[in-house]
Amino acid sequence: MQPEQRPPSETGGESSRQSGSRYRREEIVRLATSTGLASVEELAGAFEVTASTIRRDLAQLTAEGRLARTYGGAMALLSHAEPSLRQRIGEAFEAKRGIARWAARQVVAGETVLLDAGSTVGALAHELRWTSPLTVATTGLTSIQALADAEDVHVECLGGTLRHLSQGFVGPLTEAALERMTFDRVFLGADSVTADRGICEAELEQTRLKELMARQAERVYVLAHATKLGRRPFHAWAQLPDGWTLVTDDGAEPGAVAPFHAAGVEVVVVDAEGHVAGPPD
Amino acid sequence: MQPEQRPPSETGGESSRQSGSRYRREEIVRLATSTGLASVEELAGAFEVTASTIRRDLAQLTAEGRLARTYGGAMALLSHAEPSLRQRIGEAFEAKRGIARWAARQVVAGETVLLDAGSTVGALAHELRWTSPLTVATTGLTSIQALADAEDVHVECLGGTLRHLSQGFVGPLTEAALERMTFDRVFLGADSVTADRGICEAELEQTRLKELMARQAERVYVLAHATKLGRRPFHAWAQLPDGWTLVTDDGAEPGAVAPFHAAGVEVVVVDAEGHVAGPPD
DNA sequence: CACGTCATGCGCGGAATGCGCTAGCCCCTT
DNA sequence: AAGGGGCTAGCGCATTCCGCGCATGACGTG
Repeated sequence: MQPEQRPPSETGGESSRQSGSRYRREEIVRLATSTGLASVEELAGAFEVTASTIRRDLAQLTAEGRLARTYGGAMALLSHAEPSLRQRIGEAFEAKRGIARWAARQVVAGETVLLDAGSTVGALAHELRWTSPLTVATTGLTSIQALADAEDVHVECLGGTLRHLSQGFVGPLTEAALERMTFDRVFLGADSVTADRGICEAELEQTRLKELMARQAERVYVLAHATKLGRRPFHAWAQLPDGWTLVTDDGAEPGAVAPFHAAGVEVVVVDAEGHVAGPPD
Repeated sequence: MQPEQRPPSETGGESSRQSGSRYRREEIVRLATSTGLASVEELAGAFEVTASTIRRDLAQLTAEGRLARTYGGAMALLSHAEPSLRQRIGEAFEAKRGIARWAARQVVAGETVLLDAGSTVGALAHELRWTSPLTVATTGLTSIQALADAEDVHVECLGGTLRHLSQGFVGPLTEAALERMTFDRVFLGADSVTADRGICEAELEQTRLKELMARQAERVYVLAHATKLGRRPFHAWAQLPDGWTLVTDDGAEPGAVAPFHAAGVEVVVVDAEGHVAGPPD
């Protein structure tokens, strides 16, 4: 069934496939950081795989923020990459920035806002650098880094146990700090969000925290780019109070947005510039 | 092209076309270094020129070694220096690393340690990446960043109000969190330290916090490189409990170290490698 | 006034990329 | 033990990006 003109390149059967790819990606990072620059062709030859495979590796490593993509290959981002840089390299950057820009415009100078962890909310923090006076409380390391040198913004870190994966804080310390504060607005991120059940996360600890965050604020926004809508990847859910607002990007299918409208959720669809793009409501 | 010493004259009125392109290239470098990454499309839109022109600019800037080319744009090749913080990391770097290495060797796997804010303690956090299992609680953003991707280290952030200057957390939230925990060791930084009065800082809020930190730990270390010893730049002081240890570098004058010996403080002088260098005690 | 220089815009060919599809292997379930 | 799900690798195609050459317009100079 397959064309047999397949090049007879003596690829041989690699004994273990999964660990092979994992090892290869580590090696790619190592090579790139030591030589500074590595080409796709070079890497394909060195590991005896096709260029497509290398490109997939580079795409993933780039999304993880461990490499920077160049035209014919990849380069190491020097030592400790700037948070803003890693952020921009990450996936769906345009959509996230658009969402962040719209969200930033909702914040009125003088307010106190609460920011969740996550890259989209981190982008919002970056936009809020120019809003002052402003008090920002957050459970996300990304947001703190974005505002670390914004002299005019008052930053409160809620503390807690650092989740390395999401770069956010959770746990009793976070909840105890939250219970002592209320906010004008809260901006929540999500691994996934549905109209009926709300926010879906990997751990119950995260969903409990998000529910608490939502309770402490007057207005609740969920920032989720298009691919986050309607999926059910995990089994921990955070129910949201009535009257919350979903902010997503114009890559969202109408069919993905409709259930939220039907459920009475205010939905805002924005383009990459942060302007409302969808049907007015 | 040959570089000429054309005065900046950035009066804004670029009536001449050459200075216009020159100005645009400078702006591209500035944008790229401040935001980390800039896309061709973005730049073309921002300057209202076509993508071709931007590509020509990027090609030249790349050839000059001022930018690095990426797939859809360009990135800064050196991480942009945060004026205040980078500088503090930069100065006396060797000494601080030596102090940090010695301090890291005092920590036993399985312990719970408390890290203060400050660049020296931040260097310690970096060294502790390889010590596990380990629980690290900290009031310093630098330490959190150093351990943000250290999967094997349990990180607790104490939270609080961010002081932009020192990149540390202070205030009621921090103190409330501290009161609920104790530690095997605490590593304190200092703007200055003297034998009689202890740690000197700019704000009473900081000294009160450091006193509290010292009370919560079995063993107290103060990490201060040579130029920090004996000065009295401010008027807020944190008194230290008996039995604390001063760790400094071999740039310290004997006369600067003597008062600490006389006051019964244990003094450790280390070289740039983190080995005890001074007179054995 | 004529000419050279420089920068910009536009179109083209070539290369690299991303995506969808298919096939093979591992592991878990039934 | 057989089957199915998940993951990975290879391949072809549409898209995007890049570099180059050419034409045009503006400025400075002789």
